[in-house]
Amino acid sequence: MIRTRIAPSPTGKDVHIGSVATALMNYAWAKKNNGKFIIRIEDTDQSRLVPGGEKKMLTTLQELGIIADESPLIGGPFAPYRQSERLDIYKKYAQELVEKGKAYYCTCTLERLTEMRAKQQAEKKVPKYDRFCLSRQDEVKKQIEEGMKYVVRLLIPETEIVFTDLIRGEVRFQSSNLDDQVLLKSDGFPTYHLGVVVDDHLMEITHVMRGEEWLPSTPKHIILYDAFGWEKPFFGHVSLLRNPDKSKLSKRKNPVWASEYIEKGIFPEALLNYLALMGWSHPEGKDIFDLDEYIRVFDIKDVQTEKLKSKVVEYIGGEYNEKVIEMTIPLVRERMKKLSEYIPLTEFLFKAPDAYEIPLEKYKDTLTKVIAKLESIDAFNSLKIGEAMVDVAKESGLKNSEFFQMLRVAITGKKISPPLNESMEILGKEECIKRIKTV
RNA sequence: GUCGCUAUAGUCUAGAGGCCUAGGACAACAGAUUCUCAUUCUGUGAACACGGGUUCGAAUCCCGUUAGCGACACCA
Repeated sequence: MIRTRIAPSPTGKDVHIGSVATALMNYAWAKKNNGKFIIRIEDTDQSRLVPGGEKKMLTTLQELGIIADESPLIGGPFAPYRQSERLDIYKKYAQELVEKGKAYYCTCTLERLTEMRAKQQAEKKVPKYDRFCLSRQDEVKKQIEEGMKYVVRLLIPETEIVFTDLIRGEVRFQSSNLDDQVLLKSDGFPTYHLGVVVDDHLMEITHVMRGEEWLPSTPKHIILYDAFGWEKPFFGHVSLLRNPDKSKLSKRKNPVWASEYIEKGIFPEALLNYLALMGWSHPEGKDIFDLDEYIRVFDIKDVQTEKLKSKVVEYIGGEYNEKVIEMTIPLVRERMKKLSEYIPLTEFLFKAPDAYEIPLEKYKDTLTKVIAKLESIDAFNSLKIGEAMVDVAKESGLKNSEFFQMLRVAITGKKISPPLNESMEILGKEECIKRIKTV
């Protein structure tokens, strides 16, 4: 059984758009294989918690159509799905590691650590814990019994770590470059590294697909799996979303929260479609497809490395108007790329123009003829209006393009609008005449 | 600084040694259609970062350079 997951931290006001992208991929892979998709909340950093962030992130994901099989909201066989509620578990496993000699206690103060690192940096060495406490474990244990704050550190063995990344292929790391990572913090919370490994194992996760920022810490995770004697999941690291200039996606340059895109009028379907295309391409080269189709054709092997550097603000676009939404006003459907454009495009239907994009003074006579003609129309529909207006255009001696532009501005105020005849039909005879008279 | 990942047009990408004088989509541009814009149709320009190898043959494999990104916390 394939089991995938996303493990976001509620450290922002909503889901990060990048998390949506990896969530989508994990979701698709699970669904494609009749597996399960899990959402686990990694809220182990008490200081960075944003109130309401978790709830918002969960509901946004749901609104987007990425539905978890197990999550803090709906529970599941491996509950709880919130790390802050699993503290005893991590503590137990950290202790187990210490007993096995794979980890050790450390009572070094933050001051000592920063001092140590500063010194190492000055000497141009890799900043690493100097294992001061490792050689004095008895003493450390005594300090702990006396109530001193402590952390548990992973004892990094001397090896080469080799693993095959689902997306990048074989990756090698020398453990000599790795720090004796803190596993259990002095506040009793686990660090990310202990938390993910323990939970992914306990929750029987088979495929860990996450952002590439985790690639450098994967060797630590592998060492942890080995220390516990656990079977490792498959790892896959996808590239990060970037700004158009390839810089890191930042709040300054782009919206980073998923709901901001929805609020801007992007259809959820379009957002997912767009995100799916980041770093992956449809085997048939298609650009427009829905979630079901994505799930059907998705394959990890088609995910590309380092290809997610796209601009995030413009989208797959107009196709969705026709495919996704039944617009109330068919006139504007093809003219809209985003839902938010609906109002500007149709505003004139509800409100007479208060300004004209081109001066209309010289057309007064022609407009008078238009009024007369409009009044004579019995069935006020677009077809009749069109015919009548072409007549007026001829009589007035104006070119069609000039005449219709003039009339369009008189009615809508704008040079660009939905089809004029249909718009006039919707407005009705009286309103049209009224608008022309007030020019 | 150290370690790691990556490098095809303006953008997103196809490409797993010969099928590539590199394909598609979006954007751009030109033309046709249209009462405006849009739509639709037709066409055009546009890329394998650089330098070395390996090979009969390299966008594809190897090495180096350059560039971008990531990671080096009791953050995730």
